[in-house]
Amino acid sequence: MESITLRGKLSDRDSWPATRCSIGKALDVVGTRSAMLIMREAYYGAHRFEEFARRVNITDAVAAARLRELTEAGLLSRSPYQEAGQRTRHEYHLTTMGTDLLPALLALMQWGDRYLAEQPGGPLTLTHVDCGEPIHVDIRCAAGHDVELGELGVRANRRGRRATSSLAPVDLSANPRR
Amino acid sequence: MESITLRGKLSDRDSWPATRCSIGKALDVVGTRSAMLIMREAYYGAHRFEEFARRVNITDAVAAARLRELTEAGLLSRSPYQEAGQRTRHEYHLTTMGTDLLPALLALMQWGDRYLAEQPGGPLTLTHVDCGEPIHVDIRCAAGHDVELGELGVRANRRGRRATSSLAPVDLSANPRR
DNA sequence: CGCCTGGCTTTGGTTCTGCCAAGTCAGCGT
DNA sequence: ACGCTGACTTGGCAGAACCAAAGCCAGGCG
Repeated sequence: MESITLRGKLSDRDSWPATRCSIGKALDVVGTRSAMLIMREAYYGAHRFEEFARRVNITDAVAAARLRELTEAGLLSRSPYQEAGQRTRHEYHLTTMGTDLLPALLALMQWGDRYLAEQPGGPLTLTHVDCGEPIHVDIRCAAGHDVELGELGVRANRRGRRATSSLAPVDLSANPRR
Repeated sequence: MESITLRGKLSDRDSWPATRCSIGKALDVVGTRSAMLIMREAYYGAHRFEEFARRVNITDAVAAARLRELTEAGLLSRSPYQEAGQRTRHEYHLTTMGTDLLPALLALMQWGDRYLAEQPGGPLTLTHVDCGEPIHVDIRCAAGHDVELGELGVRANRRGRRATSSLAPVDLSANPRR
């Protein structure tokens, strides 16, 4: 009827509890709205406490809490700086761990642009700075093939052995909405 | 010092409030943990109420609420089915809107696999079913170039006119963590 | 008809996330 | 010495998200 279904050894979905799932773990770290939006502002170049609080439109208390958590989790680093005639303060910079989360936010933005935006394409277009063309997130395999959403397989890495399965392609044409 | 900063006309970040931001809008729809995890199970082939509730490990009440919301938002469709000797029930299937969110979850999973998993590579590996190679999420432009995280530009689509800017590449080698 | 089952809904309570307002604290400028 | 400012912290509270347990209801089966 629609898109993707598990097949093969892993089709007994109940045999592999999702407690170790990386999606769940990622959500433990950046699962709140304010954490995601603070990361967004970090990509847009925010560094200082006041910038984050104002641009994300959250209170000092929330900004302080999220910045501390994100720093502890390793997505941001905190380093002192001093402007002329000002006392020492701290600024927050993306670590590589934080930078590597960017594709997730871009994928979310791409999806929002497509389905939720007032204007087609969304309010902002990200481009490849070398050639000016708009960018998009997509999926490829290590061999370099483009992977359609219906061509995904799964392999479980149980400690030691391995089980393989597939996300079988099914009819993507039907059931566009209702 | 680290990775990415806004440059150009948009560097005055305060001039374009983020209220229309597609990331924010996407989070309004799938911003809760349970919504994300229900989508995960939908990709793994769950269709029925009880499957979602059990596999996501949430209560009936939450499952019912999220399934209703996701259906209303258009990510899932609800259709009747009947098994032999059973009464009519409803099952939930991914719409194309729901399917198109998959890259966002994959990006989150890829990040979690890299930074948060107990075992390297995470508990699950997704593969290209045609060739068996592991898949990854990445960014390309419409011209087909691979786009590194430091090569991103931004263009604001204000209603009518356009302003352009760039996310300037800066030294990704420094500041890996602290 | 009356029981049982699965899909929901309701009720009541806890935790999390956020707001607002007030307080602290370091250090620069006067 | 004093005040001011920016970066937090603290306290009190509303609302969302969740859980556990109980109730409800349609309909197939005895």
